[in-house]
Amino acid sequence: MKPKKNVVDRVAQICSALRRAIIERALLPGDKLPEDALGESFGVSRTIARQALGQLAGEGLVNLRRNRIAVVATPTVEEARDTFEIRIALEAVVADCLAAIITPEQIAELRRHIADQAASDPVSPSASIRLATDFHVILAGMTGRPILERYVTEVAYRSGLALSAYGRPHSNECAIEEHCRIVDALEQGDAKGAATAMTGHLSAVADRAMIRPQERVDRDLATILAPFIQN
Amino acid sequence: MKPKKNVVDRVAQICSALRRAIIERALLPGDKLPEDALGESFGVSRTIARQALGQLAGEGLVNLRRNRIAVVATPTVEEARDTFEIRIALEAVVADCLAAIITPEQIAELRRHIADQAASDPVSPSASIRLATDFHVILAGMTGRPILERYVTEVAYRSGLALSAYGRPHSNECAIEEHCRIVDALEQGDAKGAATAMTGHLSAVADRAMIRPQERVDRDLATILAPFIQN
DNA sequence: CCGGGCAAAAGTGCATACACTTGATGCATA
DNA sequence: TATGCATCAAGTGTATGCACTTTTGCCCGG
Repeated sequence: MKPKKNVVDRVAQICSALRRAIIERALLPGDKLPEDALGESFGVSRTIARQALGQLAGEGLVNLRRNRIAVVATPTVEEARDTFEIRIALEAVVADCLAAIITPEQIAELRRHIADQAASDPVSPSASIRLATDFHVILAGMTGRPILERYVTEVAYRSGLALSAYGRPHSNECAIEEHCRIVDALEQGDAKGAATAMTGHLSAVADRAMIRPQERVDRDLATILAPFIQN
Repeated sequence: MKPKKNVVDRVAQICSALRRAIIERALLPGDKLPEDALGESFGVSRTIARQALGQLAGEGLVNLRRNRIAVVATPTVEEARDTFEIRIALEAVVADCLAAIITPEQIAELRRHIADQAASDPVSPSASIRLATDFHVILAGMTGRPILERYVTEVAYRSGLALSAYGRPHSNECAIEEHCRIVDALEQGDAKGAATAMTGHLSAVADRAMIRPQERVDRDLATILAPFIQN
């Protein structure tokens, strides 16, 4: 039995690599994503790379323009704000829903996750950014609501991209402190408090951001992507 | 200048044709969508058809399984419920947001739209189903919030599919009555009332549905699709 | 009449080829 | 030196071909 991968696997793999690269800010808004370079990096043909780009475009992480090289999307400020407002609405639902059903084991898992994040290297924030995003994805997953999880995940990644475009570097301590408060409220079964903590947290993240655009450097795609390619 | 269409145009065209066919219940959950038949119907190669299917799969309207013919998705009851709950949360945001900013012209446009829907043929409900969905999409568009519009649209189509799988035939009068109440509240600038009317309406739609599965007949894809192909 | 298995048909998975578009380069000219 | 234009390289847009998988349908033994 050779575990030959199917399209959705291969495409999905490329997508998640690119998503990670984007929220970790290895790929910045405006970075070019030529199909053949992508295909070469991942060992597939343009066909597959193209499908991945199409999917990411659907998620708002990539911009496609006819006959032009695909680029990492540069959300407008309106889009960035909108993304956060939607995220707040959706994650309030998550918090509210979870307060009623979360188990002690799940609470423990969340605390462990926060601890991991607290332990992550503060000088290279990519890991802590990823873990901070994962925290929200994990929460959404714990609701057991598949569609909710999907949209929260998507909008979380979009937020990450917006922060990459407009955010200041990333404040790990705040995120950790605020994540703790969310978990505390969930542990109490306090739906209202959890929702408030969540919306407060996300508003704070949005407010901390939307400040200054980032400066750009020339960077090599293959080098950027290398650590994201699954072996 | 020949207006040669680009991928996103061609793919998008196929996608919207299929989306419409799905919410109008011309295509039912489980219906097969072979790439070549699709390509032939739309006059494109499998490559393009495949991209469209990939995109629709991302939107949850189509299921892809390796080496298998793509099919119109059959949401589980959990997914259907979840979809409606998310839709309620998002459209409550729409109502709340619109109450503050909607113009008299927009109110008039909405009333005109409702009148169109009221005038639609009651024996063949496809038009009224489409118009009912459009009503929500138009509302979302009036917020001027691009991402919100996008997600509301997507989730509205998903709801339509869920109703196709689990709903009873479709009650036009209820929808019209309830849409009117939403517009009334918006006209008053009553954000709370509009949000309540909206959530009430959507809950009612969800409740009217989720009753019985539909029986199936053998149908021919090309025939179904013909009226959806843009000339 | 009913499985069971095998071969053909139908369909997908993916790479590649080729036409077309765009952007860059360099050269000629003012 | 600056500007315009021609040419070419790089990249996308799409169809097609081939390998592989699933399904279909037929035939045969029971």
